[in-house]
Formats: sequence, structure tokens, C-alpha cells
Amino acid sequence: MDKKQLIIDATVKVFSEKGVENTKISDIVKEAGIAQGTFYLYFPSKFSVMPEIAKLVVSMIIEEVDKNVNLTSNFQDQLEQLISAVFTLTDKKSKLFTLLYAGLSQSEHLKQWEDIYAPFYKWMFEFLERAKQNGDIREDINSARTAKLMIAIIESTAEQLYLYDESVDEEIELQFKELLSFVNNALN
Amino acid sequence: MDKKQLIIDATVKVFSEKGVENTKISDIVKEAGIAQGTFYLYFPSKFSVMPEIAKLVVSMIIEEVDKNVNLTSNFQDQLEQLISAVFTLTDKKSKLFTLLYAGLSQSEHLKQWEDIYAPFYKWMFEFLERAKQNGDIREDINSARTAKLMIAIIESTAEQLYLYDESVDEEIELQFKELLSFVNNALN
Amino acid sequence: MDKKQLIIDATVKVFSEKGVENTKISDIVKEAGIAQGTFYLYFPSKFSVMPEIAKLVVSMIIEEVDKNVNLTSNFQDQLEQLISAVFTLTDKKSKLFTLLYAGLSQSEHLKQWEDIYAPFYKWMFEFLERAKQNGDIREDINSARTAKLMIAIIESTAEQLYLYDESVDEEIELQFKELLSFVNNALN
Amino acid sequence: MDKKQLIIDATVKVFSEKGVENTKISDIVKEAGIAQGTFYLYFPSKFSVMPEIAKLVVSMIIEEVDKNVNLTSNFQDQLEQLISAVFTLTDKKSKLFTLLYAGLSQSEHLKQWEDIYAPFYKWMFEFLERAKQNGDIREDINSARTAKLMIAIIESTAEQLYLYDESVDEEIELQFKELLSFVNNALN
DNA sequence: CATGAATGAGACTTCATTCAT
DNA sequence: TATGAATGAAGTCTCATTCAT
Repeated sequence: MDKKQLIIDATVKVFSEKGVENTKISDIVKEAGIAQGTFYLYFPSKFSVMPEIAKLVVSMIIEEVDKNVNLTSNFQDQLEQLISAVFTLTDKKSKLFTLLYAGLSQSEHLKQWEDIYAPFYKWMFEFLERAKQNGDIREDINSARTAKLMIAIIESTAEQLYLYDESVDEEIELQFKELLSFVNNALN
Repeated sequence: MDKKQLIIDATVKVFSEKGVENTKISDIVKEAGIAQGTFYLYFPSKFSVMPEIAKLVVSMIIEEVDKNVNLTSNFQDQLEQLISAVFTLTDKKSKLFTLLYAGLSQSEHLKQWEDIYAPFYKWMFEFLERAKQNGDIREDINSARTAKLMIAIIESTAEQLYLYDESVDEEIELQFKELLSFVNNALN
Repeated sequence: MDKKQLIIDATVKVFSEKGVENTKISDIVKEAGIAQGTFYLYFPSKFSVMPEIAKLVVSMIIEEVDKNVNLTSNFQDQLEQLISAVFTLTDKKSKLFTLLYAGLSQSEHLKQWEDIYAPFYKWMFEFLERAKQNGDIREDINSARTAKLMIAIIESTAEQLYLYDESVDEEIELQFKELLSFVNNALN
Repeated sequence: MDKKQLIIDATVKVFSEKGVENTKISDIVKEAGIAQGTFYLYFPSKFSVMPEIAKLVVSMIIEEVDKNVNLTSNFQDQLEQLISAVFTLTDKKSKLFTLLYAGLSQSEHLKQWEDIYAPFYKWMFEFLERAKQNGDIREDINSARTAKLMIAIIESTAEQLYLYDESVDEEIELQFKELLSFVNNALN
């Protein structure tokens, strides 16, 4: 198998398990089953693997929403499917998301993050544009700016519920409903 | 002067300047003007200063919104004042907020963060309850859950604008308006 | 109570519990219930408390053998009482003895140790002299030199049994008998 | 050259010169001519080198007694050769023996010491068994237990003479004779 | 005499990085 | 390309000792 991919996979695993700062290069190479020096043939530092991981996460998000949001459903249902998809993925990959968000706020390479995140913004932009054309949401909405707001509130809420709160299922369900109602009203 | 406070202040300063991970204990004590060993009389590690910093930040937020939100204004204006206050503070203390958010997502002591953040949640809860009693917002809103949503979207957006985007003033103004409109609709 | 004695007692306690090298001055003062600086009014270092401890141990040995060796018994019995007394004390104070022996072999102040140990050598010398005069042991024995041999073999054996071996009672009993027989023969 | 052996040899040297407690890892690596970090590839602490040193010392003892005790001599002579061999070695390697004995009484790994010392006990056991079969010593002697007594008294006496007393040659000679006579009688 | 907060030298240990094989 | 033993800079943390009160 490709050594570079081997390193990326191993890094995702150990980063998820112990966090970025507590991970040593030696942990990664041990997990990857390669020699210490080999790592440096592909990456100059553990931090430089992060963009690869971010791309992975974003592609997972896109895949999840594409799979779950049924464009033939009515808008109400699509909104619910969208939020549900993000929640599900956040739950399933909580450690991975945690380190991504941590990486986002820390990093000096903010511009890079934006580029990597761009596909999700684009997805949301098109989602809103479609809705606008179908008359499902307010006319005065700016799809680009509202896309940011939508992503912000959905991800932040998912983050709160799954990463911080260790919430019980019932509370998650209620917060989910409140968010859906909030967003629904916001868009109309 | 109280050595503990000296350490906290110095830590805020150097954390803000170089980030948590790039800060050495020696940086903190140099800034504080104390001996290396003295640090350890008050804190077991640089990370253990974080909760103190978080308390500081939250008290700054509360102070800022209390100062700027005029409870005698109409609700529309109060909402604008609230968002504006958070935006202003995020702008002014962007480095400090960055490290707080990073700390939040990293930490193992999530329950602790919740406790520290509680005052802001409480503030927002009371803000919404008042509005509900005055008939300014929808009856079916759950103030506790919506408080979380409000904080999530306002802070996330401020974060995006001031910490990541390095946005130009005009874009900030437009995004501010879009957020205000979004939230206004969401609550009605 | 006398602060110096307070320090000595506390030092015996913590040295016994954690060994000399693992003991910090702060452990001693905490145990003694005095301030950090007070220690230095009485001793320049933790090592300088050792001679005091050694004196204590030697006086304990003398006391124990004096109490248990009945000079009116026949020599055979006295020998048994002597060995038994050393064994009992070694068992009861094993930690204390361990650190004394460690201190003995480490120290640069060997001459000092000899002086401190002198009373036990003297006791043994007189014990043998008496036996010689009573015709209980060989005429050609040199009491001074044999005193050293006696102390060496009794203490070493006790040390082995109680400090190293964690021997079971039965084995201790058998080794005790073997030693008694060995010494008995050696002296006749 | 093998780095591990390099470290062991260097450790023996510096331990002998300045004692275990006064030795810093940096002293060892300087002596060994290796980098600081290299030490930790082979040993987790300076104390963990001790067992290796102990093995070395025990093998030296075995070698010395094997070389000097002539199994074709009569028992009296063999006994003298045995004691003489231990005395000579203790004299020649006094510092090394000192630190071994100190290590013995300190260590928490007592069981380990026993294992390391086992070869000498075995040697002595066989020495006594042979003598018993030849009718050179008492029939009622238990070789295993008496082996312990023999080692205890010979080593303790050597230790006293060479490590503590800084005795003059004449006194050593006399104590040697007294010991030989003592042991001779003890065994018959 | 007694205190104990403060000091700072210095030992420990880690781990990213190199480089000869 | 790949290896992994070796390196040594750099940071952590301890703790004996001091000294103003």
C-alpha cells in the first residue's frame, strides 16, 4: 500500500486517540508500521498531515449530506435530513471532529482551512439557492452569507451535544427539534 | 502583589501572543517577573491556568453585554446591541478568544468548561425569558435550548469573521446584518 | 518538646518509610510539624541526622540484648538468647536497620560509624571474655576479633532473613538453629 | 562497540569513583562517550544498571574462587584459599563492593538480588557438600543453610576490614587467622 | 528562635531530526 | 526509497537553601 496513505491513516488514528499535541512522530510510525525516518520522506512534521485529515473530514461531510439529503423531498424534510446527517457524523467521528476544530482555531494556516472547507460552504450555498428559487425560503436571504450561518449553528450545536455535553439521547432529540424550528423560522 | 494573579495575567499575555503550545513556563515566569519555581507553587502546569483564563473571559463577556445591552430599548435594538457587543469583544480580544476556543475543544475537562461558561448561558436564558414575557419572541421557544443556539451562532460567526477570515469591514457589516436578520426571523 | 528531638524522631519515621535518598527535607519538617527553615537551625543536611539515628539504633540493640541475655544462665542458653534478641529486633525494626546498613556502606564518615558501633563491640567482647574465664569457650579465642566475627555473622544472617528473604517462619527457625549450632561449634 | 556494554562499563567506573547517589546520568554518558539520550535507549535510570553490575561482581567472585581454590588440596587449605580469595577481591574492588552492598540493602528489588547472588550460594553449597562426603566436616551440617552463614561471615569480615576499617596489614592477617579458626571449628 | 514563601541551579527526560547503511 | 540507532537541544520540574518578617 502507498506509504503516504499509510501515514495519513495512522495519523488520523493516533490523533483521534490521543490528540495532536500528545502524539509523537514515533506513535505515528509505530501505528503505520514504518521506520522513523520514512515519515520525513513524506511530511516535514506531524502538523503538516492535518490538511490531509481536514480534506478527509470535509469529504466525509459532503458524502454524508449527499447521501442523506433527498433533493426530491420537500424543503422541510431536506433541512431535517441535513441537520440529522451532520449530527450523526459528529457523533460517529467525535474525536476526529474535536481535533479538527482544535486545529482550526489554533492553526496559523487559516486561509488553508477556508479552502479546505470551501466544498461544504459551496454545498450549503447551492442548497439555499435552490430553496430560494423554489420559493421555500425568504427572498432577501443572501445565500453565501447565510450558508456560513447555517454551517456555524448546525456544527456548533452538534459539537456542543456530542463533544462537550455527553448529552443523553432525549436531550439531543429535544435540542435537535429546537434547532430545526429555529432554523426553519430563520429562513422564512 | 499577589503572585497568583501575577501569574494569571502573565499567562494571558504570553498565551495570547504565542499560543498555548508554543508557550514555555519560562516565558510565563519571565513575563511575570518571578522565579521558575514560584510558578509551581501556584499551578502544576501551564494548562491548569486555563480555567482561570476562561473565567476571566466569561466575566469579560458578561460585563460587555451588560454594559451594552440596554434593557429599556425595544427587543430589536437589544438583539443588535447583544450581537454587536460580542462582535466588538471578539475583535478586541481575538487572540484570547482563539486560545479559549482551542482549549475548549481540546480539553479533557469538558464538564469544567460548562461550569465556567454557565454565567453566559444564564444571561442568555434570562434575556430570552424576558423577551418571551414581553411577547417579543415566539411563545413556543424553549429559552434554555435556544440560549445555546443563540450563543452558538453569534460566537461562531464572530469567530469566523475575526479569527479566521481577516474580513474587511464592509463584509463584517454585511454578515452582521445577515446574522441579525437570521436571528430575528428565527425568534419570531 | 525539644525541637531537635522532634526532628530526629520525624527523620527516623520518614527515613524508615521511604529511605534516605527518597526523603526530602520537606518530608521531615512536615512530619515534625515545624517550618522548613527551622530544620537548618539544628542540622545542616538530612545526612547529618544519620549519626543520631545510628546512636539510637545501637542503644536499642544494647538495651535488647541486656534485657534478654540472662547472665546467670548457662552459656549455651545465653548464646541462644543473644541471637534471638538480635533476630527479634531486626524483625521489628527492619526498615530502620536497612537504612542504617545502607548508610554504613555508603558513608564517607566510616570512622564515625565505628565509634557509634563501639558499644555493641564492647558488649560482645565482654560477653566472650566472661565465657572464656568461665571455661565456656576455647582458650585460644581472641575476644576482640571474635566479637567482630560474632556480630558479623549474627547481624548478616538476621539481615538476610528479615530484610531480603521475606522468609517464612519455619525457615527462619531452621536457619536460627543452624546459626546457633555453627557458632557453638566455632567457639568450642 | 556495543553501546550497552559501553554504558555498563562507564557506570561501574563512575559509580566506583563517586558512589551511586552522587552520580549523574551526564557523568555516565560523558565517561561512555555517548550522547545523553543514548543512555535512555538502554536503561530507564541509573539504578537499573545496578543488576548488570551485580552480575558482573558475582561472576568476578566465582571466577576468583574457582581460580584460587584447589579442589585437590586438603579441606583446611581449601578453606584458607576460599577466604583468601574473597579477601583479595574485596581489597582490589573495594569501591565496587561497597556500592553493591549499599545497593543490596537499599533496593526494592530484593528478589532480583537473590537471583543474581545465587551462583555464589550454589558454589558454596557444592563446596560444603563435597566436604561432607569426604568426611571433612560435621555430618549434621545443612549445606544450603550453612552456605549462607559462610558467605555472610566471610564477606562481612572482608567488608569490615577493607571497606570500613582501613585496617593495617598486620591486623588484617590476625583477623584472617581468627576467622579461619572460627570457621574451621564451626564446621567440625 | 521560628517561619515559610520565594528562589534558581541543575538534574532529568523527551523526542524531532539526522544520516550511515 | 527505507531504515532505526544515535543525537543533543530544549523544556520540565524538583528541592535544598535563604532571608525578610
